[in-house]
Amino acid sequence: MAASTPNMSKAQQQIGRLPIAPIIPDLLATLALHPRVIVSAPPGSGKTTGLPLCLLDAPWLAGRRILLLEPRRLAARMAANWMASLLDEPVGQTVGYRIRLEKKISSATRIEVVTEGILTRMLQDDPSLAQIGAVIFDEFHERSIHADLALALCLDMSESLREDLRILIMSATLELDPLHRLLDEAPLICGQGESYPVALRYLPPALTRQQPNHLYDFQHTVRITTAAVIQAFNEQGGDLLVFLPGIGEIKAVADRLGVLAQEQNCLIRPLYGDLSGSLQDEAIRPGRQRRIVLATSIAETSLTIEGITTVVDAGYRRSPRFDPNCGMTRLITERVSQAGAKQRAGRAGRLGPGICYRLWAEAFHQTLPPHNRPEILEADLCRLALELCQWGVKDPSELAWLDLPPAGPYAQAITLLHDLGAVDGNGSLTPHGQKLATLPLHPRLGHLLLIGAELGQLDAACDLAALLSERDPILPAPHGERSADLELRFMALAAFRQGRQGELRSLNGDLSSCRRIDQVSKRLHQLGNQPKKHPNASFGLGSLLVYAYPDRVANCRPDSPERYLLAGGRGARLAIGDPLAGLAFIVAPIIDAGHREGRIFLAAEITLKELRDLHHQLISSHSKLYWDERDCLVSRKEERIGAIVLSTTPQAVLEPNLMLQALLTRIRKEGLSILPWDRKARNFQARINSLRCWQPEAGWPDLFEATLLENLEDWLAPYLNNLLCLSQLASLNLLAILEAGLSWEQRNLAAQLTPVQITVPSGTRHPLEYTDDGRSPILSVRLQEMFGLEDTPLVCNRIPVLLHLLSPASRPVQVTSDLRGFWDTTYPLVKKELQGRYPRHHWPGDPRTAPPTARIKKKKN
DNA sequence: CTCTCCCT
Repeated sequence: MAASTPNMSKAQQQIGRLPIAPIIPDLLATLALHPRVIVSAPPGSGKTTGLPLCLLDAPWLAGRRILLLEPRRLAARMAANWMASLLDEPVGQTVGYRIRLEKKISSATRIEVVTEGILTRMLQDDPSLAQIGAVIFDEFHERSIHADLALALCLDMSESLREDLRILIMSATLELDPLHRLLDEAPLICGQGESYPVALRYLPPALTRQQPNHLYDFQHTVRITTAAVIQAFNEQGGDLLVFLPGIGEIKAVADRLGVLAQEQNCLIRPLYGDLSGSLQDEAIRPGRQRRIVLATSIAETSLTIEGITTVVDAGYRRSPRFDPNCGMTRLITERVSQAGAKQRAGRAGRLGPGICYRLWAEAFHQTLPPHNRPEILEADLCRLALELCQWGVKDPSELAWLDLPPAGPYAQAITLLHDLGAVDGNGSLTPHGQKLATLPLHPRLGHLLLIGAELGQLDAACDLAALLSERDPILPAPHGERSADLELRFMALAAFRQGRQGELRSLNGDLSSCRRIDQVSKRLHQLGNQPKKHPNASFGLGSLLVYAYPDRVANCRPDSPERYLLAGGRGARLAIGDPLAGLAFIVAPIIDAGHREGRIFLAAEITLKELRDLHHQLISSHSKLYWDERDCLVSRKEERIGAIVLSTTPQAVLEPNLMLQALLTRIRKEGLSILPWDRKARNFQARINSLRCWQPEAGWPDLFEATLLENLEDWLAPYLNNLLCLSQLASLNLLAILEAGLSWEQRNLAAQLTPVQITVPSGTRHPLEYTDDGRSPILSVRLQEMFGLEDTPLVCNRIPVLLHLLSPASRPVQVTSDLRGFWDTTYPLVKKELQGRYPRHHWPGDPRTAPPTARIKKKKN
């Protein structure tokens, strides 16, 4: 190693003792030839601190810096401190770090440890990374959305600008094949770790719970986990770490373990993210008493707990999933992955051999998903979409990904960016979008900051953006709910800033969260634009929030003070008894989408007056027509914010065109039978439709039901002017209306070709009944009236009518279209019967020449 | 019955 690096020999000795040491020569040789390399080594191998130091004197580095990416701030700071201490230097010399709000870097710095978001910003500012010779992705198996994005950008950039850039991916457990392909068959180097064996014991619950997709059962999980903890506590010595999906389960199990804790003099320590910093520290710190630490997945990767020899894994995790349909995220409870379970078990083997109790069957283990789903498949992609737009990418598939950002959430993200004015119709960033990209915030909150600054509300906007992007500074009461009211958070922040500790405590405020929010807010203040003067602008919190969350304006429902309707169309509710409940309007930026109804966690009041005065652009106003109970049209003017109706005012004057449209829509819905059809109109329709069948080329109009419904505007609408009620339809003369659709010539021709009536030999006129489908029209006539006629009468010059021949009492005798055939073959047969039944009538032997009659025969003289 | 991180 080069003499230019101070104290390298001492560092070299230390690194030589790490489990990762044997692969270092191989790694150096490989990196000299291949710019992209994958290193796989288990936790505890020393790769995070050992490898970057070994690369310092590589010739290809040519004086440039090494970037080491860490997924968490704490890990970044610790890695930098550890490497600096190996060099006997303070951090900030050869080794430095950069995380949000904190930077220890100097001109001498050669290794820069950064958190993942920082790399994205560096790339956006200098896409060639001119000062950087190597980028190392640590803990890449966690597949955070930031790491995936940063890798996609790095690969894109290195291909076009920097083929010499070394990209080193370090991973503990990962499906390496896809990564291998993504990196053009990059060489893979595997190293050993140093951890102790962990024995696995499977404690399967009842068989019915083994189905891969069974519904999650809170009480069942609490029951079996409690039992397993007691068993493990009695069977093993040392401290226990228990993995549960969430705070609810942790509290329930803690309650059930109370007796054990007293009898055995052991400590029950909950551990989850919302816990105050001091309580988290207390859970992590080993002591003289035996401990049972009840943790969420926070202990899987983020926190290491000393002294644990036994792990109990309930087998579930809770994780967020973005729903592009409602633009919100919901928490789901899902089975732990095989990789996650391995990680959890590994927590028992840090100091010596350990044991892990798994609450599922060994055979069932194979049905668990192999890995946690990458965050990019489940997260809100708004920020990622903004970065891609800034990178100049219109379609994510232009870049190379392990998992392409899913289309639904991506489209939702672009829509939101468009609504915020950050991208134009082409998907290019607007100047406003450019500014949003430079702010370390979700685009919604960046928008809030910029608008707030413009309105002279920079202070409030910074506090709001910081509050909404950091952990809630109000802690949940031990067994109670916490109010969703954002004002409480502002009160806690004010109490913190003014050093009023007692007030902060009485609000159940968390000191470390307040400190963090205050820092972030101050930083945002520097980034925000200079406030313009708006002397009269005094904004409520809610009013400011609406700029970032116009879709989360919510209106109290009449049935319950806790239930609200969101402008986006979904329902959401406050906790029972929340002081905000009952307010007519709130804005709710933090919501869990839930299943049927969402849950509101943070909200602020807004008044109708504020909505009208300051957010009139959200209010749409239009007339809407309704059918009243008498099926008459009434008009109301409606003001809305999305799904929320602000007001309805009855209107006396109806817009004729809207009335007509409403009427036509109603007729389409009900069908043509709602119109006053009579026999004449139906027969006319049938005649014209028959003509259309018989003379397809003659241009007869189409009066079939489906076509008429489709063309209501053309043939019916002119007769519907000023009609208000369905009952008024009865006054329509449908025959006249249909006839008007034919020319004078067509009408005459139709009358000639398809007569309405026909005169039979007896001299009587009988109606012809037509059908729609071109079958022969029906002529119902007494048999005797047809005497003297040889052939079937025709319509349309060639279509024989269908004769329904009747007895003198109008009973059916025969149906035929062939009168001649009837006279020849059937008449002689029926004649005998008719004579018997109707003896007073005349039944001639030769009906073709006999005179027709409708009367009974004369008495014999 | 609220997961966890992260942002010049």
